[in-house]
Formats: sequence, C-alpha cells, structure tokens
Amino acid sequence: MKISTKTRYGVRAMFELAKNYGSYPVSVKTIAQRQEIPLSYLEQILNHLHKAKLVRSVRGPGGGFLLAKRPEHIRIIDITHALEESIKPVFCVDEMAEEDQCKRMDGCVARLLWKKLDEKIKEVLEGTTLKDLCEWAKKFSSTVEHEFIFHI
Amino acid sequence: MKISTKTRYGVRAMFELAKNYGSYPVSVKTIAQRQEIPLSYLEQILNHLHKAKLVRSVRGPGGGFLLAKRPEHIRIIDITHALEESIKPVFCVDEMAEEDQCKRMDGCVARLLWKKLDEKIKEVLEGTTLKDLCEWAKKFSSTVEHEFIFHI
DNA sequence: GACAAAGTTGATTATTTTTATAAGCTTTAT
DNA sequence: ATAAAGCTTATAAAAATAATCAACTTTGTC
Ligand code: FES
Ligand code: FES
Repeated sequence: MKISTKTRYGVRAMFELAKNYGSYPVSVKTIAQRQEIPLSYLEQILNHLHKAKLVRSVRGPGGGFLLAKRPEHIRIIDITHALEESIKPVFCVDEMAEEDQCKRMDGCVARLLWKKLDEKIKEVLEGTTLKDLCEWAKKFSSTVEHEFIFHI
Repeated sequence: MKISTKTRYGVRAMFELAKNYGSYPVSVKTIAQRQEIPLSYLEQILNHLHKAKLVRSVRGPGGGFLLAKRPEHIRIIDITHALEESIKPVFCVDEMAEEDQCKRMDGCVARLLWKKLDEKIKEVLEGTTLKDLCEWAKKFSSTVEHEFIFHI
C-alpha cells in the first residue's frame, strides 16, 4: 500500500505549478531543481500529465509548463490516475474486471473488503485539489518561520 | 497502492482458519489446496502470522494451525501489519519517522495529504475483523447458490 | 538565418521489491 | 520407528519501479 515515487514526484511537480498559477511557465529544469527530482524522470512524468491534459506546455526559450486548469479543478486522483495504472488496492474491485481472472467475483467476500477500502481511498483523493494544498501551505507559512516545503 | 499478494494470501488463509474456528487444526497443505496458494510460500506467511501471535500451531500428525484469538478479535490490520512492513502510503506519515530522511516534516504539505489518506485506510482495516468476513460470507451463501469463495 | 532554450519521444538499463522454490531441520502422534 | 506435520533459512526467478540516454522538434531572440 505504498504511493509510488512517480506519483509523489508528480504531485510535487503539480504543486510547484499550482503555486505559480496565473504567472509564466515553469521549466522542467526549474521544477527539478526546486523539488529535487531527477530531470529526465521528471520529463517523463510531465509527459504523462500532459497526455492526461492536466498541464499545458509552451515550447522554446522561456517556455515550460503551466496547469491546464485552475488548481481547484485538479484533484489528486487526477494525478494518480495519470501516473499509476490504477490506485485500486486489488484489480477486481473494478466493475469492469474480467471474471475469468478472478473466479466467481459475485460470491467473493474479499472483494467486499477491498471495495470498502477502495471507496475510502477515493474519498480522500477525489476530495483534495491542488488548491487545497496551496491553502494548507499558506497556513503553514504563516505559523512556521521557514518556507513551506513539499517533499518525499 | 496495491495490496501485496502476500497480504492477500494471508487474509485468505486467516479466513480459512476463521471458518474452522473452534474445531481441529487445519494443515498448511489443506489451506494451500483450498485457497490455491503455493505451499512453501504459505508456510512462510503462516510463520509471520505465528510470530505476530495471530495463529497457534500444533505440530506432529493431525497438527496444523488454529486462530490464536477469536475471529472478532482479529482485525484485517493485524494481518497486514504482520505481513507488510507497513501499510502507510508514505513512510513519513508515521510520527516516529526520522526527520533526516524527509526534511522538515513539520512544514510539509504533502504529509498532510498522505496522513489523511492513511487515516481513512486505517479506519477500514481496523474496523473489519475476521468475524465480519465470516458473516458476510454467510449472507452470501444464503442468497447465492454456490459456496462462498475467497480469492485473489 | 543561426543559435540556444526549451519540450518530445522511445528505447534501454539499473535497481528494488516481490514472489516463489528448495532443502534440511524439529516435533510429536501412533 | 516412522510418518505427518510444522520450522527455518537460503536462494532463485520474476515483476515492477525508477532512472538514464540519445536523438528529435519547436520557437524566441539576435
Ligand atoms: S473477486 Fe477478486 S478477490 Fe475475489
Ligand atoms: S515530510 Fe514526508 S512528504 Fe514531506
């Protein structure tokens, strides 16, 4: 039940863009430096986020990435969705799961358990947006002396 | 965010023992056959569950495993705890996490997010016991024609 | 137009974690 | 004594994850 490094990097990168929302593009290099993420890996990650239409890119000098939507319209689950095959704790909680891979799904007790779990996880990841993160960060920086930080 | 095969096997094995609670021991071989789990792997898993004092073993012919407590006193989280290093989505949600691995934890916004997630996950896994599974199974078998089954 | 600063893409490697197997041991009921 | 069980540790195999690399395209500026 671990969040992958890829997703963590992705959330951090998106947070970096959210902080900059409404301003000019941020280059991959800049994000990589600020968040201490391997540059080439971050490129891959941003490509995924691009394909998922969560970010917009501007090519050429002075270019970089921008959020494609307002921070309040980007949920954490959108990010995990773009970066992990699925956040489901077991594949068969999905209604679309193929019966033949998990026999007799309709009579399976385990499935009820994993479904409960899946719902709660979704609750959190669907219920939190980049704007929420930014607001938490503001609260932090007013009570703590140092700049808010975002890592792992 | 996947539940490991080891944990899934573990839950299934424990369910098998719960079904048999109050009766004679069930051998690893029997559990392996009923649940279609590789025998040697299951041995390892039961050893972990043994060390965590969730099961009792009886050696010699006719021996096998028994639940060490009543099904209502064994929560799913006890099982995951015995079989996974931790179910925490990121290590630093733990209050005991060492500061130097994740810098300035006190000013970290991500941590708030992962903590929220961790709490919800714990809610489900702490709130479900083996007895619950058995009861769900009973409900199933009275409405569905075939035996209840527990897999993945 | 030349150049450099960016993003784009796909392949490949490296690393880590997970899953599984195997072998040899100990205990104990009959 | 023997066979049916559990116990333990080492190792192999497989899969997933993380990271790197190289070659490419777009575009702003001088
Ligand atoms: S149907 Fe997938 S766990 Fe049983
Ligand atoms: S403290 Fe661990 S995510 Fe920031």
